[in-house]
Amino acid sequence: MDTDLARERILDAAEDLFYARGIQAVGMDAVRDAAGVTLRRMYQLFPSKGDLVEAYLARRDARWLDSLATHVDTVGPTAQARVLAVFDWLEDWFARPDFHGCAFINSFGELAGTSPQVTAAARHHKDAFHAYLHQLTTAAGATAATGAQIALLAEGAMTTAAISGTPAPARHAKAAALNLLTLDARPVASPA
Amino acid sequence: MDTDLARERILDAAEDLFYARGIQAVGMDAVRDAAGVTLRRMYQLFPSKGDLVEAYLARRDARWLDSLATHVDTVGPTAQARVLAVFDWLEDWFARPDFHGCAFINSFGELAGTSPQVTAAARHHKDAFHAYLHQLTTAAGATAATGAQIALLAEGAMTTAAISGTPAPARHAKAAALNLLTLDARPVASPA
DNA sequence: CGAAGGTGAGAACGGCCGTTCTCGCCCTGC
DNA sequence: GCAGGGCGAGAACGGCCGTTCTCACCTTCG
Repeated sequence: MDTDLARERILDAAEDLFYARGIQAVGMDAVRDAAGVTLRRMYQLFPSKGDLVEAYLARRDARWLDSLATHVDTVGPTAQARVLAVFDWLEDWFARPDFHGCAFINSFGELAGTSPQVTAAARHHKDAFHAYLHQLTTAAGATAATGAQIALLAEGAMTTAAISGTPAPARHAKAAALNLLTLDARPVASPA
Repeated sequence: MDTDLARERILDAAEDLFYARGIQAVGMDAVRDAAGVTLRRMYQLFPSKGDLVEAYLARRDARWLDSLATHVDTVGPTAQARVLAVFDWLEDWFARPDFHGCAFINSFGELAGTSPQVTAAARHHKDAFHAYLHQLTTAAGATAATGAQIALLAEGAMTTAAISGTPAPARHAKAAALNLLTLDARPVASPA
């Protein structure tokens, strides 16, 4: 089998399993079975489980942000609509049957106490996501503070959707984001 | 040693270790060493590690909410101030050197895929927290939707503070919560 | 005093997991 | 045709972990 193909099948299997069951709960044997490659091959491509975990997180980070940006681009150039589109995309994600929360929040919760690499991967992913949101909100005329607040709404929606098991938090977050954006563009009336 | 005292020492040790390093990363031997009791005694009081984990989460849930409510009560009866006090309390928590995120989000991320008990504990804790926030926000004249939005801000602040390692998200969340509350009480001016 | 049951300390057991090794096979290059 | 090196499949190894057992001791009650 081609090396690149093996690599991809291993990462596909690792992502499915790590995301669904947690990293520590999945043994290398389970990844091997799901990937259909030999253990020897896996250790040639990923010398340790930690390397596989890092590759899993790195690929998921890139794909997740790409998918989000692609969706945002489908709504056109209107800046406020682009911000709100983030929450529609989140709602679609939350409603998927295999949704299990944010992989980075999950692996941070599982391994931050023991793995600096996982901690760094989570931080990197969230930094990138927040930077992207900052860019979208700034384009919509919001302040940096509003951008940070909208990021908190998105993060809160992820954990609440995961734990509650419903996609509704995405809509609540979207409504709140709209309010915050509107406030920025159009301050409240002064007291009567 | 008294049974109640042993129970408490075991739970104290378990909480310190599980919260700091994650549940799966901490063996029963480590809890025994930290608690200063014998393994036999631990298994008399908690017949399995799963029982210990459940007891850890149950006690933390109760204490966490009690601590929050106690703080909120110190600010007096003004409804809006009581809502905002939640975020001050969160900021204090985030700034503590041993802060490591929300124990329930962490254990959910670590064990939701394999333990229905942990999933239920996380859901129960978040339901209780959101119900408390709903009560506070309703008292401040906000709609249920605004209450849910403020809950998302609090959740987002927890994960963002944990991963970024700074308490700043509490202040951003507080500012956003104030905006949302104000908006509820005093709608934006209609378009010119 | 003596039997009995509980306790402390730690060893032991069974199983799992990350990692490496063995062995037989195939495929390549002369 | 044949030596040799890489590959697939799975066994093996070392270590860890949850749980239970052993055994000597101590206490307690008749």
